[in-house]
Amino acid sequence: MNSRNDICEIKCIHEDAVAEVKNIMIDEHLAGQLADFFKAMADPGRVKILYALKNRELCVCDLAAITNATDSAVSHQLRLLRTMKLVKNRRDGKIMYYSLADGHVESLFSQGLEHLNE
Amino acid sequence: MNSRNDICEIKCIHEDAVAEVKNIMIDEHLAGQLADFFKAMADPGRVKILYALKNRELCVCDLAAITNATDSAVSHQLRLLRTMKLVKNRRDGKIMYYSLADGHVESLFSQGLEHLNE
DNA sequence: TAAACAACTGAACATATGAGCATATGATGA
DNA sequence: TCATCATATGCTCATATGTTCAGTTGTTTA
Repeated sequence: MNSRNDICEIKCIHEDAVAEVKNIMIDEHLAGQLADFFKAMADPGRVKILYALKNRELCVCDLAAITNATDSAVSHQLRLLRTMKLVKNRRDGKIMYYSLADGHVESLFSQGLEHLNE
Repeated sequence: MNSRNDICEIKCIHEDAVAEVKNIMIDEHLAGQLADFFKAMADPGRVKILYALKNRELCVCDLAAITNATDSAVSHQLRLLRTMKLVKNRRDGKIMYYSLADGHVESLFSQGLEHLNE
């Protein structure tokens, strides 16, 4: 009916605010990446794994014992954490040692815990 | 067969490490809360909502326009964010204005983005 | 008070996620 | 080289999650 392809502007109370914020909005793809990053820490099992690794390097089997989980479950979780580059691994013979990839987890955790105390 | 109820200790290479880390491990319940907190930011839609609110207070309808989502979808997401105390709301007539509940989201985001640039 | 509007809600549906199981890999030592 | 141990992986299933649709609530204004 209308030569322009913007469908409908009847709604949306604050067109100025919308325009302004749209201008400085986060990129669609980056938002997805950021979400995936938080998703990596959005599971009790993975939180426990990361928390344990804050202290020292540990192997799969140790992590399973510490977090009361199956070796398999821990291995699956570690794969995800590896993909998201939250942990790194090092092989020593049969044993695979995992540790935190960088310092971000620490600060993320303290931010999170701080938030919970409010 | 065995009077003690710890099933099996044949596995687990580093009993000392396990014991040590178990001692300082995060509480089970707290790990769940922390996971839930991160889960609140583990969705592209919610990331975009929070990112938009970093800049200024906005209403549901504005947020829908900015994030290219339905009013309903945004409303559902906002309920979750409200429950997790990441956003707060204020009513002005028919319109409900949302804003960030505290400064944690900002630092969380910068931590996350920093991690992605590596 | 009725219409219009902003926001919220519940149910239904499709998709994503995590755990378990069986099996595969990779490394060591007999 | 074979058996064993530490992990990793593929598949499957139950559950969780996010979106849509339809309808409701609460507020303003005609």
